[in-house]
Amino acid sequence: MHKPDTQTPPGEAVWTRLARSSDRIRGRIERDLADAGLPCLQWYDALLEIERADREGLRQFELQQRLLLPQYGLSRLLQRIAAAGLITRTPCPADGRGQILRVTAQGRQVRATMWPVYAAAMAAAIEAKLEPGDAARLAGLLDRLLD
Amino acid sequence: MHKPDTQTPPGEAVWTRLARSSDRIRGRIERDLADAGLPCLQWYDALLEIERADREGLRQFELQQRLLLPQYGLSRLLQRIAAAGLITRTPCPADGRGQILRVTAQGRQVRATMWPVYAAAMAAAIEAKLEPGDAARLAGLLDRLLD
DNA sequence: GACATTTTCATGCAAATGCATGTAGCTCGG
DNA sequence: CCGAGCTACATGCATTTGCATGAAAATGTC
Repeated sequence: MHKPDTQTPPGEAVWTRLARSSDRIRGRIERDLADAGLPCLQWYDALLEIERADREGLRQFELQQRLLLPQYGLSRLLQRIAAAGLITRTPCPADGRGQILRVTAQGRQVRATMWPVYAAAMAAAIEAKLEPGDAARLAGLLDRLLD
Repeated sequence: MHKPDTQTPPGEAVWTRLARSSDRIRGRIERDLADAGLPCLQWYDALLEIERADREGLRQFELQQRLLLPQYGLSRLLQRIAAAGLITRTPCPADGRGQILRVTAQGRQVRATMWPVYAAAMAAAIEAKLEPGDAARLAGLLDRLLD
């Protein structure tokens, strides 16, 4: 039998655990990446999305919607990633304001190197703690939070 | 019937949803607080812990363990909160290196004002999306992630 | 087609963060 | 009691973020 939590409202109980667990897991992943001399999670997410759209190329505003970053944040993030030689930003022929994002070979390489480190950290932080069925249940409940 | 996710490993499915949902909820809470002209979540958490320990007072290193912040981050956070007049930092008689943190009346007042905004944001972001039983299940699963 | 509005992206400046290091007080072995 | 090492906290400096605003191209309106 679980002792039901009669003190705090259910939203608070969920939020505190959600905040702590996501902070901890994120910290673990970032630390493992840094220890391996690799870029941070943000870079990975950006590289992945750009790589996925590599046939047509990706516009900055499209990436912004997928990454859930503020516009100025993404603008500067891409400046840094481009400065590191992992992506290119070429002017968009169909829209003079815009740019087309593409991964470079080096960018592909770096993302591929990051993946096993990232995956191992996730496995250690999550799969090691939950039965597979619980992981699926947890993912399902989180989906409801996301609408 | 749910279609089981055969593509991505369970850890990844959990992590992406965990990251997105906690970012969204945090964003919602921070926005509501900012719209109400109130300090951010970090300040709330610090004020709450200090207020809880107000009989004996709280040392900085104790607060650090509870808030899960880097030492220098907390040092400067407390400088700002103290500059705003919400806490005091008095030298610790038992340990010349240390300081004792206490809330001021204004600090108490500010935290009390923040609470209903914070609680409403949590309720809107979480309780509105989940049945009470699901919230309890979600909290339980997250507890396992936290060891 | 001219003009106001909106969209797309960049940037100046202040605030916050990360990292390394500094400083002062404590602790403990001898 | 003294010196090595540790603990508690602060800070200089570079990087990153937030916020407001700017600039240039596109879109809509009349």
